[in-house]
Amino acid sequence: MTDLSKNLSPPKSYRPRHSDARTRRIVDAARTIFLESGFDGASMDEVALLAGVSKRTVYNRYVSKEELFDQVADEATRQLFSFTFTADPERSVRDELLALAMAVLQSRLNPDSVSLLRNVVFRGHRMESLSNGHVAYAYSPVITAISEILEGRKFDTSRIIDAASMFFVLIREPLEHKLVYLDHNPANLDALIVDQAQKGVDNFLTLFPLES
Amino acid sequence: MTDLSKNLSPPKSYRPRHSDARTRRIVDAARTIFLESGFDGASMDEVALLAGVSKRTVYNRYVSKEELFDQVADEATRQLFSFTFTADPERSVRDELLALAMAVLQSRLNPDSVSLLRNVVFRGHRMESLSNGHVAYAYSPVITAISEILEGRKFDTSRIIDAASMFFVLIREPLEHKLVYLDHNPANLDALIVDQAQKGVDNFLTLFPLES
DNA sequence: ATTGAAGTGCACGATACAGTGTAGTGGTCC
DNA sequence: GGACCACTACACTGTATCGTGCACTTCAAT
Repeated sequence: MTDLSKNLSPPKSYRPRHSDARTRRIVDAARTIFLESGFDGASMDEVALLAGVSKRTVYNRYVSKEELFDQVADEATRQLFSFTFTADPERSVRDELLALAMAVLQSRLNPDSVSLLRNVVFRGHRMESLSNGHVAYAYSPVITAISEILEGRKFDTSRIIDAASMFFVLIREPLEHKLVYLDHNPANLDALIVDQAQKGVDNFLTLFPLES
Repeated sequence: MTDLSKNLSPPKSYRPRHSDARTRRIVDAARTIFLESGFDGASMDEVALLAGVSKRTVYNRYVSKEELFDQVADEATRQLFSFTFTADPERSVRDELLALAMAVLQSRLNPDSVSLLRNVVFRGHRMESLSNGHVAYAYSPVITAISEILEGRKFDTSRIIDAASMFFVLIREPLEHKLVYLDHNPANLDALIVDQAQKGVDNFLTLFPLES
């Protein structure tokens, strides 16, 4: 690294070398187009056009299409799959699990997230950052959250990992399978999510019975 | 349609207009390349080269890349996802379900099938034949087979569809999730399949208890 | 006002690839 | 031997698209 600015320059107030607003528009446009058309189907001219920016400007921020895709995928993974869940010891286990399931499904099964999932599936084995990001921002946080709920309820610790990953499966499937594979694009997605969350939690509690 | 041959020609024994062997080589080569690189990543020159055939010959059989892909996808879906399962009333329910689970997983989770799954996921919503084929040759047969097993065992008929689709989920996940999303390409795939099948059946029998 | 970097517009090089046209070859049936 | 047809080899058209080069403009800081 030849970071001259740190050693030589006095701490002048530099004006930002690149407009943040423009970068934002570029990444947003790229997300729209990548999620719509996939990596191969997207064109950089299209991205620049939608961003309202010259193609040169795009290439001044991102060295290549791949790098732009990486940036988009990373950011989209964090945002789309993120959910907020705060444990509440007052609630019953069932209500806790249900709240978590709803939070997870609402973030994961909206149309943009499903598009992202498709891209992860298709490019994941050729673009390591994709699958890594998926694990880090989509998979692990859910497993962690479930584990926390279970730990508070005198659950056999040796089975927590198994139970958590089973919970993840049960709340997603079979609805996610339908959305990802068949693109049913149902009008009543919200209702389907509620239904899936409830059934998933019911099934989970049958497989891993616990009181309270 | 100007189908003159039907009206004018006597039923001579026509020699086949195209060599079947060549067609086979073309489709086989196309399958290899499509499954390896996806639709966009594959090139027709590459296909012709691998098939040991001139590109013109490819285009004499298939009008377009899309049509060739359709043919490949259809055939691959039938072959890769096909499994044989014959009910045996002598066996316990558990053994029946286990045999079915093993048959399904062995056909569905080998590397070629997983590649095909990725293509179905990625192109399914833009290529109707893909998702239709997936339902017809991968999804429905499994549901049918499970239903048959359950029907023979005084199972509450109103719950059969739910139970069957749950069985499908439980025997696949979470192993399929790992293979499709993360491409772990594990060395011991066979062992993982056995394990997954057993756990899946156990879970299913816990959710839907039935004797014998 | 001057300066310098960010940004634009646009042409351009390079490449890849779908799909076609065609002259010629070789095998098969009559 | 002639007609026919699948097949090949290969040049070629057309187009899409990544990425670059460059002259020119805009605009904020000094």
